[in-house]
This record gives sequence, structure tokens and C-alpha cells, in this order.
Amino acid sequence: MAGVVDETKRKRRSGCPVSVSLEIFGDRWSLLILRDLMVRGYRTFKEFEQAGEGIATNVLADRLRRLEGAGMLTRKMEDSDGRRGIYRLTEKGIDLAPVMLELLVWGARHEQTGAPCGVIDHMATNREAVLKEVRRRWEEQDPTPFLPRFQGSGLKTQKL
Amino acid sequence: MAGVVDETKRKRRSGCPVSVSLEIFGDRWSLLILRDLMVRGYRTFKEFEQAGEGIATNVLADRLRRLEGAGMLTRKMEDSDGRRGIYRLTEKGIDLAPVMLELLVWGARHEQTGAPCGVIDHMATNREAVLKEVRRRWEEQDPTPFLPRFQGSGLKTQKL
DNA sequence: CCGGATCCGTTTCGATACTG
DNA sequence: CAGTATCGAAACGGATCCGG
Repeated sequence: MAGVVDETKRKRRSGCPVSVSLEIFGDRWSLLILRDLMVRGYRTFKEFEQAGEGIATNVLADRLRRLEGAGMLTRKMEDSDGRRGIYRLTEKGIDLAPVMLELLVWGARHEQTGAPCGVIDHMATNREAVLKEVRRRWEEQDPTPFLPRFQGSGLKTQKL
Repeated sequence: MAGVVDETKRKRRSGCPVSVSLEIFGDRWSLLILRDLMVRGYRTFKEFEQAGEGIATNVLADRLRRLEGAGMLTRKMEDSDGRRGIYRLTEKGIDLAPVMLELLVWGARHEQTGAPCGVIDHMATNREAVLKEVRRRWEEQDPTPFLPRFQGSGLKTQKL
């Protein structure tokens, strides 16, 4: 039974916030999964698999398990279809929203990305309001938690 | 000549801010190095080696090179001692301060760490002031950039 | 089909010894 | 001191297989 990571051998870091945080998402994929949950509203294995840019299924399964173990997300099976799993952020997970927001702003500024400037500017300027709205949507289990609703938006979250 | 990572084979991600950011610090060590520069004021190879909790020297050298290549920091040799390298954050690097601050706050809240609550609370409450001060110190090349100066402080940065 | 688990070749890491 | 060379051990990525 070799998922991918042998949990018993993971290195313990000392108790600094940054160090400990990196135990949870200090790898190539975990933060992307959290973004998918938080910004894009993804919920199923399939969505993560196709959206994260090419993650292997075994690695994805491993990361989901680890993130669940770290209390960042929960997994449960859909009532109507027992085989389809639904992943949701925990409160600990959604509390990462300020970090995610700052990261989006930083990335959009310093690495010319495809992110729509209007959206990013709005997030940078109306920080508190955006975060409050994110939190409200999460509490209501609204599937599109992060983005302000723009009129003619569409699939803008794909760019974030 | 095997440093550690063959740069020519690194996977390109799509142009989303989060994805692109993770190309730079989506691993176990890069963000710790940036924290050491930003929060602790470390500058030399030796300091990073001893402070990051057990990074191998070859990996450290590789990460420093990569971060330099990504424009996050600069390396130059000390005038007095030609062999001693001095690393400093670039503007792009110091612009990551808001992300770092939110990460510190999140980590201190959700993972019982050794971080002093007073300091973290202060950062969370006086966000703008702290970030402004950080930026000011960076511009002046003050070696202790992040922490508010507390009266009897000392080595509190070790806990961040 | 969906959500994984298994197998296996390749890449990266980590520890340590070594060098200018 | 600031790295580089070497090498065994993990982790990754891709493909395939499987239970529900």
C-alpha cells in the first residue's frame, strides 16, 4: 500500500507558523487544490484532476487525504450517488482566504499572468469587503465563493 | 553537474497567479528562505543553513539560485570579504510581505505554534502600519525588517 | 463512468564528504 | 565560509487496473 507519501516519515519542523504551514501546503499541488476549492468552487475529484494542470491521480488522492488529515477540508459521499465524493473547505481552510487573496494580487502584479486586471484590482482595493463576501458565501455553501459577481463574467475564475 | 534541479525540464504551468507563484516557492524550502530574509533579516548562506530547520547545503544553494533567477532576491559578494555572499530581497520579493503576514497570522491561529500572541495580534490588527514599516525598513536596508520593535524583545523573530 | 490503488521508470531530495 | 560532487532514498508522473 504505497499511496505516495509515507506519513510516518514526514519531517517534523519546529513550531513556527510559516514552517508549520509549509507542512500542510509546502508542495506543488496542495495550494492549487485549496485554490480550486476556494476560488473556483470545485468539489469533486474529477474537477481537481482536470483543472490542476496535470496532476496524477495517485498524487491527487494523496494530497486530498493529507489536506483532510490536516483539517483543511472534509470529504463526504454525495447522498444521491454514493460513489461521487464531495470535498469542502473547513473553517480552517477558508481562513486561508486572506493569504490566497494576497497571493493572487502579488502574482498578478509580478508575473504577467492571464488574470483579468479589473478583478484583481477590485480585490486589492476592496480587500475587507471581498473577504467578508467570501466568508458569507462559504457559510451558505455557495459554490462560487471567491469572485465578486461581475455582470458579463462567465468563467473568469479559470484565470485565477 | 547535478545541482539538484534540471531547470530545462521544469514543468510550465498555465498563467494563473497562483500557479505561477507556485513555480517560484511551491516547495518546502523557498518560502522559508524568503521568510528568513523578510522576517528575520538573515543575509548569508550560513544563516539560512542553520535557521531553516535542516536544509541540505546543495538544496539551499539550488533554491538561492532559483530565487535569484526568479527575481526574488539578489546576491552579491561582500566588499570586505570576497567569499561571503550577501543576499537581499528585491522589490518583487518584499512585495510578498502581505502574503507572509497573512500566513503568519493564519499559522499562529490554526496551528498552535510558539509564536508570541502579542506580536501576531499586533500584526493582524495593525496590518497596514506593519506593512508600511516593513517596506520602509527594506528601503533603508535595515536588517530587521518585519517585527515591530518591542521594548524587551530580543530574539522573537526566531519564533516566526 | 467515478474515485481511487498499484506498478514502475524518472526526478528530486537529503546526508555527508569534499573543495577553492 | 560558501558552496559542489556523489549516491542511496523518497517522491513524482504516467499508465493501467479495479471496486462500486
